[in-house]
Amino acid sequence: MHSPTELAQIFREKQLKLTPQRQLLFGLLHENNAHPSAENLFEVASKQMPGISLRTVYQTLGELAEMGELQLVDVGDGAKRFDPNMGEHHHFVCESCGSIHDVEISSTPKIRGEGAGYEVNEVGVVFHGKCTRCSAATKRSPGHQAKKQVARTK
Amino acid sequence: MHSPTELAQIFREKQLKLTPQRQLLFGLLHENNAHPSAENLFEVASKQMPGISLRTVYQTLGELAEMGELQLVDVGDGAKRFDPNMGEHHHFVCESCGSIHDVEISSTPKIRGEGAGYEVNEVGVVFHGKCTRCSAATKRSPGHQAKKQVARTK
DNA sequence: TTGTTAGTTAGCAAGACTTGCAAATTAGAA
DNA sequence: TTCTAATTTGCAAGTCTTGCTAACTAACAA
Ligand SMILES: [Mn+2]
Ligand SMILES: [Mn+2]
Ligand SMILES: [Zn+2]
Ligand SMILES: [Zn+2]
Repeated sequence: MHSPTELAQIFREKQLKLTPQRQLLFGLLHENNAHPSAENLFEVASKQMPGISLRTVYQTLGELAEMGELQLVDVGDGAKRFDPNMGEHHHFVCESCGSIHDVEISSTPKIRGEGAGYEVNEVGVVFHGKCTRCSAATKRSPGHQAKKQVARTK
Repeated sequence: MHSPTELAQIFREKQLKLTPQRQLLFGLLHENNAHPSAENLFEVASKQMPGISLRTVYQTLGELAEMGELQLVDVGDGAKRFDPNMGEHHHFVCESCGSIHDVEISSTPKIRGEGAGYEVNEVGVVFHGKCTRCSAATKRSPGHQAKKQVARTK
């Protein structure tokens, strides 16, 4: 999506230094479409850069969001999710395994009735249900519950 | 919505004692359509029942939710909201004043494309924007920002 | 290359919301 | 009135996130 040179450009324009931490996180995020939490990214980042701080992950992701390089997604599970997909889309959350998937809907829902005059700037749609894999697993063995993914493993 | 007798019935059926705390909270919630947080309700309840515990508010609201007497709403502002309106509806959040309004949309959004096969159990739609009052105020005095409502006043 | 400095990172404390726990209290039945 | 299981409280603790600041460093100029 962005070449190393472009990346440098992007940061320079905003008077942001091109630090190793930023480069790493920027890269990790853009190759991750699983809607990771800060903690998730911290774990991955730590492998390539032992010692990186969770605080820096929050800091950097916050900046990238302000720069319009990523979206914050809230699917109601406690932790904010970071999404490099800036296109207009919505989310499906599997209630069995917790996985989060991009989905498109036929058209952005419109408010009807009294509230129709509200000035709408953003529409968030979150579907909850079972992903294909879990749905199939449930039919196969109804009692079974797939282990749920959680943001923090500790 | 519920007469005192019905209320007693509802609780008895579930082997729940009809305590003063439960009666109060049940009543306060059903006359409150502002989507209060636990803290909000705690403040109101405290006036009529000084000494009531915030813990009890959480406890009771959780039970009522399990009983299907109210919905939990997450509009992404940190605190869970409690909603006595069990009808199918969605929410509009004013980004200026924080007020939350019920809205109806033309039809429940449907997933399109690859994800169309997901087993959907719940659809949450949250609109963010400016409520009628704030929208008008902004046009009147563009620089002005209405003071935002917050859950916790402390 | 070296010096300078504004911007950045790391670490830790603390804030916000919520839940776990156990002792004290009480509704409801006998 | 007595008894007991359910409930309420108060407080500690858990989870996610942000505030603060000392130590560090990328970027620029000399
Ligand atoms: Mn997405
Ligand atoms: Mn509502
Ligand atoms: Zn799943
Ligand atoms: Zn408003």
